Amino acid sequence: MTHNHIISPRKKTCIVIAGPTASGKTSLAIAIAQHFNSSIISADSRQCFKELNIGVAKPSPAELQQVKHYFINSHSITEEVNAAVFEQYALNAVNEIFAQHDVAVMAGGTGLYIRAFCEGLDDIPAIAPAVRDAILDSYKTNGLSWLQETVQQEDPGWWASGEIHNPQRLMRALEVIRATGRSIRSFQAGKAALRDFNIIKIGLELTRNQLYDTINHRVDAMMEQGLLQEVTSLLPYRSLNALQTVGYKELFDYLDHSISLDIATDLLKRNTRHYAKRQLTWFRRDADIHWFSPFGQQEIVSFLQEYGL
RNA sequence: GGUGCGGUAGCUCAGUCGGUAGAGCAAAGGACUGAAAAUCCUUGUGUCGGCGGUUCGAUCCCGCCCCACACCA
Repeated sequence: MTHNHIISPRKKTCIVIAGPTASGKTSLAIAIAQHFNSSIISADSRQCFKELNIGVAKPSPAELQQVKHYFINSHSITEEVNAAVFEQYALNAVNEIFAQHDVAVMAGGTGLYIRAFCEGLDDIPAIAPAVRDAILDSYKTNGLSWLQETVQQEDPGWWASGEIHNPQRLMRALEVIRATGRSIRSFQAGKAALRDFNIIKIGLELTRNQLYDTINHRVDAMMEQGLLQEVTSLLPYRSLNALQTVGYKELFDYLDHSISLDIATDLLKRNTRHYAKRQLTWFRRDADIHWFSPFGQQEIVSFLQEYGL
């Protein structure tokens, strides 16, 4: 799964900054990008949407002006964005950066996107939207047991080893076999793609208490900045995938009057903590990541110097 | 002051016709290949308010005390 990137001074280098939400990725990325006079590719599945601002903790307009950011405000919530779209986008972006610079910076908390960029996704044909929509419809009307029975019947191989309680995985397995006639398993090579540039991964980690404190304060700040107004204006789009997002879901529930604003805010904090925990679980497994405290910027600088950067 | 209802896991509570107890949430750990800020999996010992009594045995019954809430004065 993971593989060693041999650092060669002749090659271009992408510095990848990973870590949970609210760990300080944005400011570190800007500092590093400015040092190398380069640009940043965001690896964040929600900050790419121009309609989402406060709730996704997007870099401020001032920050965006300091350094060019790719994949920020680059898409609309009505577009389909996924890991494959990101892989393509990000590869184009690094090449654009490398045309003028030796170093590029990537920063973000979406582990799957970072993996797609560093190691590539398996080559699975694009699925016609109609296939997916039909499956989604049937699942919504017939429920999980229908999904499970159908997958068991149509892709028994996947069923034997897949996450059979996970509707998203079940639907993906089903759409692939229906659209291609082959099990998704047969596409999964498990081999990392080779990139023609170096990758150095840096992870930012705080103690759990520090992280949770920072998250709680950040949510309060978002509310003060007018998150509720932002969410209210997005109400008509709430069913879009891009709006299945911490910070938006909870306030949609408040706007439905199903919960109070205080409870919605507490849920927002709690769900953000859950999210950060999942990010840590993902990144901890990546042996290529070199971990630092976000307060130890000097250590990161010397670390990068060891690579001759 | 009197009456009533409670005091069980960090929180909300269930339960034991007396054999030392269990759910949800929180928390922790994990998974993850075109929805990934999504989705899914695993993990539950706590003086069962305190002190005494009855009993082979009490968190459960009895007595007293403490605390919370409600109502009556």
